[in-house]
Amino acid sequence: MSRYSAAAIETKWQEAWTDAGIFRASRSEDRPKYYVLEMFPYPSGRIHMGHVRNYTMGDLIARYKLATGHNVLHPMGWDAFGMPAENAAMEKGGHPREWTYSNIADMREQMKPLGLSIDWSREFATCDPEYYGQQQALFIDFLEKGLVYRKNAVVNWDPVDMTVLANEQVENGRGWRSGALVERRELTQWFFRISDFAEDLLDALEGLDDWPAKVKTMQANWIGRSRGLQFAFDVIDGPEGHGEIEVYTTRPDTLMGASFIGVSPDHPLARQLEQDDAGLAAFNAECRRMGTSEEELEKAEKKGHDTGLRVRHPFDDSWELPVYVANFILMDYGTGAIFGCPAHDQRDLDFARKYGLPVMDTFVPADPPEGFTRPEAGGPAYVPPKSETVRYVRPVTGGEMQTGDDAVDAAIAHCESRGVGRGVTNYRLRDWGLSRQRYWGCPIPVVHCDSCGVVPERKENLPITLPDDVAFDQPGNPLDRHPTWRDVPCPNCGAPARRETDTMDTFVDSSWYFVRFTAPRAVTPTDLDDATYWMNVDQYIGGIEHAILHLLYSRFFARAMQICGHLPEKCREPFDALFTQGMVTHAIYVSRDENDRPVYHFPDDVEVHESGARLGATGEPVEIVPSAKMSKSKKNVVDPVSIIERFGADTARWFVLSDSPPERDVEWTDAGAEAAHKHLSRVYRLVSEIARMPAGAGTAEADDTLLREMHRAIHDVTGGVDSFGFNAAIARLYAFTNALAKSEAGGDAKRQAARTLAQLMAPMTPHLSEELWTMLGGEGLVATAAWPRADEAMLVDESVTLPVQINGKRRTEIRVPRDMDKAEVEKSALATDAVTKALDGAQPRKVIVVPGRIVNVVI
RNA sequence: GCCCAAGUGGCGGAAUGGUAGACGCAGGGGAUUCAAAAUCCCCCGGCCGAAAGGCCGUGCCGGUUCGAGUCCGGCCUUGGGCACCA
Repeated sequence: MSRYSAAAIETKWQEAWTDAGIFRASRSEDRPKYYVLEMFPYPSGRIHMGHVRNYTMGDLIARYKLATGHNVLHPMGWDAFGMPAENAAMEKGGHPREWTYSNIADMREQMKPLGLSIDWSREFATCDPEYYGQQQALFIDFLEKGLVYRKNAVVNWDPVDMTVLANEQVENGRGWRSGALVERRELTQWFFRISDFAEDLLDALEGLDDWPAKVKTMQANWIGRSRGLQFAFDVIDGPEGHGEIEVYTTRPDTLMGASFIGVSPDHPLARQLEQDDAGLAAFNAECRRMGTSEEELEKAEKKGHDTGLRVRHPFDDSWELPVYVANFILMDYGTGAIFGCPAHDQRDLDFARKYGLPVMDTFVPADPPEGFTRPEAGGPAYVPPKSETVRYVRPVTGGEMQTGDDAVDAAIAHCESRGVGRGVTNYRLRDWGLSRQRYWGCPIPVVHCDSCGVVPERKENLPITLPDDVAFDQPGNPLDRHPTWRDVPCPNCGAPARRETDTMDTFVDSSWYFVRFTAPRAVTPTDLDDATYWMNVDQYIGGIEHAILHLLYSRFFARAMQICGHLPEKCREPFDALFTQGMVTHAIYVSRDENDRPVYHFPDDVEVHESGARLGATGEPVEIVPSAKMSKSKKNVVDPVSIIERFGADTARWFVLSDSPPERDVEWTDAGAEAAHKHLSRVYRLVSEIARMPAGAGTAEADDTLLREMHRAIHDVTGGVDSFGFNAAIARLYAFTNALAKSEAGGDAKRQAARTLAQLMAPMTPHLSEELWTMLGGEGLVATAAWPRADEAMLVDESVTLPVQINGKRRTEIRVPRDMDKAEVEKSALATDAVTKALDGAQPRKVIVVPGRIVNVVI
């Protein structure tokens, strides 16, 4: 008997699919279209298990949809701009372009053995001038529609390397290469007006029924709609132009507990005062040395500097409050100034206690719990849960009892009626800064002219391509140092002018690639007919780490492209369904060097025994650190290529689908991969035997049992695939295989069941399934065979087993006809020994019968 | 610090509010074999018990319910994101 050999069959079937052209997508009205897309990879040079998992899931969906009669689009491309290519050029020499394209070629070769059902004719990389030229055209259209503008913004500046740093390149406040303390520097940069769309981006989340709730929640919180009061404090003897300070608060009901005013170090008032106040200037300078990330800001110790200025409370002329510059106030949010109410905000309370400011409660719990200490009396800040009723002791309105949410509205109404400010809706979402001071990105297609100002390139001059002759031997953006590229005539007046040397954020590239796949060679950004036919993406699959930025930016782009006429009306939301997959993890093997620094080891170099793990070469013991995301730095990586060479693509595919729910992380283990391979070999053997069985029926009972099991398997596997329960679907296929192996059914029934097994496995193990299909005499390719349908009549049994509980604890069970009447079920449950014994002649207090499920007798 | 998740046997995990542990791995026992590999069969949460069976058990504390892994409140731990990593 021939053994299962993946090597012998996988290439053969990949060629058969290519020859049949079954993955080439073209518009057709005779079948419903289905666009399935996995988030495209960054071409690092090696595929990793996370890629295998992502593309296997997408491929499963694509193949399943093909079998269920859909016209499937399943493309692949490369998110090819970005920092690693420049880093490689700096470290190893060479050019980012060569590095990137050679990585793409390598990764394509590593991906092809997986047998993915991809239409490779649509492949492109975002660093192809054909792609980024169309992106430049989009930018010019956005500019025309006022969707993009320039303003000042801060960046991390490395004063030694004289270059802008990404947040990732800042380590503990220092530049990653130079080690110099990072400074903040203000530059004029381009911004997309995404905040103009805040309300729509928030409201439209509700319509995204097939998105994970957690992603929608994260986006909603990110957009951050809040209702609050914006009003001004009058400054006593304030400097010229600063007679008042405008603040925004979401808690106007705590206004009578205000104890200080805080302004951002970047607030115009702070900037003016620092001119004449060396202490403040030093404080502001220190604040500006902090990184630009919100995380760093929030984690930093809260500090303030008393400006000496005082403001009047809007409801009491004699009440004066001090004005502080505080390091935790963001200039980007609200008005860049707040009032602090220490009693009801822990951060404000810490600040007040640190600087000896008063603490005044505005409300207390209506029903204080035991041990409650008011903030005034030294307790922690009192922040009531939303549902809790509170009693106002210093109400804005004069009312006595109110609850949190209504109190805010009432306070706004009251303040408005007294002429103090107005209710406003604010969003946390900021405009999207897209300028990057780097080479390896899409050039921003504008020219700076001394007389005409900022002039967009003429579209006929696109693409503005990156120059080849650049060097990375010194830090900074080589475009800045490239006079023949930089110095160009003004497209408007022809006078000498300078090209913009900033390139675009790589998030721009990934915000519309999914549209480009519908017409990758179009001479305009999109082809409206193709976009109308293929969009939206029916199923998008990718990592949860993209839950906010990439997905939000893409949603913005769909709206902006629609405004510019590049997308039809229906594409306001580009992704109908979203699935976020978990990561692939692996244990980490680590030993210590003579300086007690960690040394990581590749799994291939380690032998794991029950007594512990040792290096294979030297026998040196190594520590096993619990599983974490596979990463090069920790060396806890398994190369998919070596796994495929050892076991075949189908084994790798089967394993990454089988062991964990797809949304959760999966730990790669050798044992798991071997088990997957063993199972596929068993299926191969089993089906080979069945294929040789003589035709004919077995006993009626055996045939019926097997066919019922087959229909249940069709039902469950189909349901599992539809609901992204891939691991459950695979567990079901194990059970079906076991049933098939044990069955005494005849050759006809067994062959029918085996053919169905091949079909149900085909989206997961496409090569093996083709082989089995052929063995069993199936016609054509299993990839294009119609998906089996479960016969409803075969799914239900005549009788069911019901557990019988007494007081919620299972005590016995009864076997009853499936459609038995509730009263009858109750009667038979009460007649069981366990129940009569427990009742001991008494009447049950209550009997709950859930038909087909359970009986609970309450005594 | 803030936002969002997850936590179930030795391990990965299953379970529309209804028999917790399906399916798989590891482990134990057996069959086959001259022997091994491969394969096949049985057992497999903990405690008590010869068994029948009983008690406990889904990160921790409380609550809702006839019934909670599942719902609610509060914690703990781990992971993802925090706007220039992709």
